[in-house]
Amino acid sequence: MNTILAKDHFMQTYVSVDCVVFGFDNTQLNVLLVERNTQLPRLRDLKLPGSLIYQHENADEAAHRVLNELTGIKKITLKQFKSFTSPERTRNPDDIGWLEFAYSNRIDRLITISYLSLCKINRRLNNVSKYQSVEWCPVNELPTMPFDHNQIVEESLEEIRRWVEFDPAIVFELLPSKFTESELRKLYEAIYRKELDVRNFHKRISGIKYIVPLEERQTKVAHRAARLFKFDKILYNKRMTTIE
Amino acid sequence: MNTILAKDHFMQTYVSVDCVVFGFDNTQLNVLLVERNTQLPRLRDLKLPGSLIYQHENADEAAHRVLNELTGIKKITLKQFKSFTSPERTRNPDDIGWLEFAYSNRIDRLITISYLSLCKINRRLNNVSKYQSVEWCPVNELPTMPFDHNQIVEESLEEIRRWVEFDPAIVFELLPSKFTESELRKLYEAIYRKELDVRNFHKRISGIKYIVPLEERQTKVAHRAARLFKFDKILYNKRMTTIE
DNA sequence: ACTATTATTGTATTTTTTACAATATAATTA
DNA sequence: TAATTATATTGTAAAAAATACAATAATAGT
Repeated sequence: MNTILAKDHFMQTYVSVDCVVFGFDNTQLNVLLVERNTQLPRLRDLKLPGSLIYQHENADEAAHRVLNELTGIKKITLKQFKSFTSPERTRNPDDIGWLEFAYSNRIDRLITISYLSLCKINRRLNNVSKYQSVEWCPVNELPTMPFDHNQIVEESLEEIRRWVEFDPAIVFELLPSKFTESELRKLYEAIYRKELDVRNFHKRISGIKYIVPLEERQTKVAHRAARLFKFDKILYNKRMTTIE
Repeated sequence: MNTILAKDHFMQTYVSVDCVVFGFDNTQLNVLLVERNTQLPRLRDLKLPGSLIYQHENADEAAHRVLNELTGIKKITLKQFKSFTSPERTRNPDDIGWLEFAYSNRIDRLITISYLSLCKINRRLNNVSKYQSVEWCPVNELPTMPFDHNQIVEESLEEIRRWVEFDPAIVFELLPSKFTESELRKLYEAIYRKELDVRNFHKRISGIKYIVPLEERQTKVAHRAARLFKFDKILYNKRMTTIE
């Protein structure tokens, strides 16, 4: 093999991580975006939170670090999703220019490893670097973003749907700790883009032990106040152990 | 951001692809391994087929290229699975030495993007480079492999099970074009490591339109010859279009 | 002809999913 | 305070899917 492959065909490349963090605003899914630092005059220049990875860290660590640096989020579950490796993804001169500005290095090729997360949308965000803002953007109203970030979000959405089918409990990461049944139902409807029958949904939910009804109810609503529920992580983890 | 991150914290790295190709020998799942070229005397030194990626290609292209170079396989469906990025994965001096031998370059850090594929086990294999052999190895009898290749296979197996749940039709890539019902059942049993009821399995299979019974039967078997079936890709693709 | 081995198939039961709409309650309004 | 508005809450019947369970059929080899 070493005889047929000349070494200069291979390449070293920079490797980044990009985080796709989803939130739910009771109507639709949102993605967490940061404003890109740039000297060029622009109205808005939003992108996924991301960064090159350091020498000493693996990609998981880099993803947590960058999310903390750019949004203040510390404790969060991030799951590796997919690598985006096309040489074409760093063809836009604006993007090349921004990379050189941000990292003080000419970067011609950059592959990125994307990470996914589900997050409560009212989570406190402290952007550490004062020049950048952080904001939620509805997935149906995303701006055109640099690199292939639009494509990354698109594929991430499909992946989220697969996750939910495989492990329905992950949706609670998108809800406040106390939520109503209709909030939960609307979340499912947003993920699947499909209306669900209220009664059948109730039947299904009420059979799930780890979705616990509380004595509390909504306040300050102009109609009958709905009961609040919580997701019980301990019951959820016990769920499988009785079968064996 | 550029002010708090010194550029020399970042790194360039080599990036490889590694292919985990599964086959089914009517009893258990197998993985396609290649013999590593090495000057050191060893009895056997098997690893996943993999290679550094070229400057001009993306990871998908690299995966197809390397599989073709090392096994002669050309047309195959490869799906990106996961990146393995730990700095620890290139800590073994033997592995570093082999990388230098194979690529004529000192490589201290190497991340790899793994690809998965399902393949008919009787597929013709032509290893292009004459010094390396290619062989199927049962997943339960894997040798200790370089880098983190054992871990990659382990995680790949779990991923395959998720695939099959999501899209049961992919299992036909592991079977010959004509197969018996019991071959199909044994494949499911191998994937799930669980016995399945013969009658219920038949009931389920006979309800699936794209699994087509043929008039042909087994030959040269010392017992009642079983009917052969085929997977009809066209019927499979039509499967969803009638609902709408 | 007999044996060994695997193929083939049905029924009753249980569980899950689906379709469908009337009543209850909190806040607001007249 | 009675009426209105908006959403919450809940049951039943039918259909579909999953499960448990074992006797008979066919072929190759002796």
